[in-house]
Amino acid sequence: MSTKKRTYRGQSSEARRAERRHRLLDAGFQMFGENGFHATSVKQLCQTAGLTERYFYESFKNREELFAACYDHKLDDLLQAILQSLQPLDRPPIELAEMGLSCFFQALKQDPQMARILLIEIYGTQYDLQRLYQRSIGRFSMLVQNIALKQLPRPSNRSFDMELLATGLVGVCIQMAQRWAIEGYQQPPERLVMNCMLIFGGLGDRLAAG
Amino acid sequence: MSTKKRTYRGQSSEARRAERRHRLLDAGFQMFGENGFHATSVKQLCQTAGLTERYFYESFKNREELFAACYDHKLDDLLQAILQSLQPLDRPPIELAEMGLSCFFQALKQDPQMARILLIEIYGTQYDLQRLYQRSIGRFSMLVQNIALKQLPRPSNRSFDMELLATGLVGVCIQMAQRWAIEGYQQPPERLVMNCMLIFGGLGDRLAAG
DNA sequence: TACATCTGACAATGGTTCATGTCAACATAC
DNA sequence: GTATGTTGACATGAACCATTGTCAGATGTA
Repeated sequence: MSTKKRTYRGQSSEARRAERRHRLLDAGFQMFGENGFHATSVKQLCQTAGLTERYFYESFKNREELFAACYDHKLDDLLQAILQSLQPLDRPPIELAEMGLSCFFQALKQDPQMARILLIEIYGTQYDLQRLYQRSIGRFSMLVQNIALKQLPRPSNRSFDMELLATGLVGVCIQMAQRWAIEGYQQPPERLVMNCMLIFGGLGDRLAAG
Repeated sequence: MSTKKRTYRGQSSEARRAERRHRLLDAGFQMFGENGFHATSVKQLCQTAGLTERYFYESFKNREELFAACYDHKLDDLLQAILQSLQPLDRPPIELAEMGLSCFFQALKQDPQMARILLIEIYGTQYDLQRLYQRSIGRFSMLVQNIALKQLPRPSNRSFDMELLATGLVGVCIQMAQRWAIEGYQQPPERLVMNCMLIFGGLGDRLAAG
């Protein structure tokens, strides 16, 4: 029971453990991103990671937990990339929106595994839908609200629902991105950005008009 | 081997077979729509249908095929309801769009099982993505193109992509509907319609302008 | 070197599901 | 009534998977 820790291959116990976890995450990106969640078993993940099943359960309770970790990583990556693309932040909202959208589509194209995990596979897990929603759409929706819709005059008509509108705009991006991914990223990202902006801008005009 | 067919309980062989298939479909609507695809086994489906597993494989190759049949049924129902709501067809597009959207959201609220199957569970099946796309988003996208975007002047700028824009508008509806369903249909449908129309109308203005 | 810890390969267990098969009881036609 | 098609209950077996356990050998420590 007195499992003392010690270095092994020049690494501390924590470092070894962290590296195993990292390798499992990488295996998750690869397998989930290429074959999908349901086509990937724990055994396959371990084989890809070069580990035994025993070490899988050292870091994750089950397959879904690993997927959730992969999902969160990729979502953070994407959101951070978008945020960084929004420099300088004091530009007009219309330009910020275009910059953010451009980053969004290019990031998905550059990392198709991420695209599949974020856009498609997430729907396949049995994970609680509330959490899914909060994790992804909600965060994007907040981003859209803060950047694209914030600086508009508060509309008089109280039926306008900024959260709902932001959700709708996120839906535009996701739906276009899904279609784009399914068709193999054939169109240039600028084309997607341009057509997104048509919808974003149209809504902006409407809101500005009252 | 000479399996002759004959009436049984006053029904022909085909009628009995069709009824069994129908009961399995109903069981699918219920189980898939309430518990989800992955939480539903063939055995459970058969129990709900009041049939034995043997008869499951009489009508469907596997669980996914039954799900696909359920999905197609519900999708047809929804599209047909929307089409019927668009009478008379010679109204201005803006009104047609509103009528169609209103029908869309109300239909989802009235049949939450359908909503779950069409909006959520479909992503959980391992079904080929191309087919999924063609089955649902593509058909809705065509509808949007034909009704809402058709009568607008052909825009001069050739970067405008009507298919892409229609896909984006479908994304608005789906994303809003998903959120609405997850939150338990709390908001009145009119509110969703109104905010959808804000986006639809804004795009319409943009296209008309240029 | 001697000993404790760590690792990887693999076995074992227990569970689930799909898909097919068996067979006695039932309904119908003749 | 009898033969035959039909049905439902249940059995069967194969396959797969998650999860835990075992153990010999590798690696570090003293």
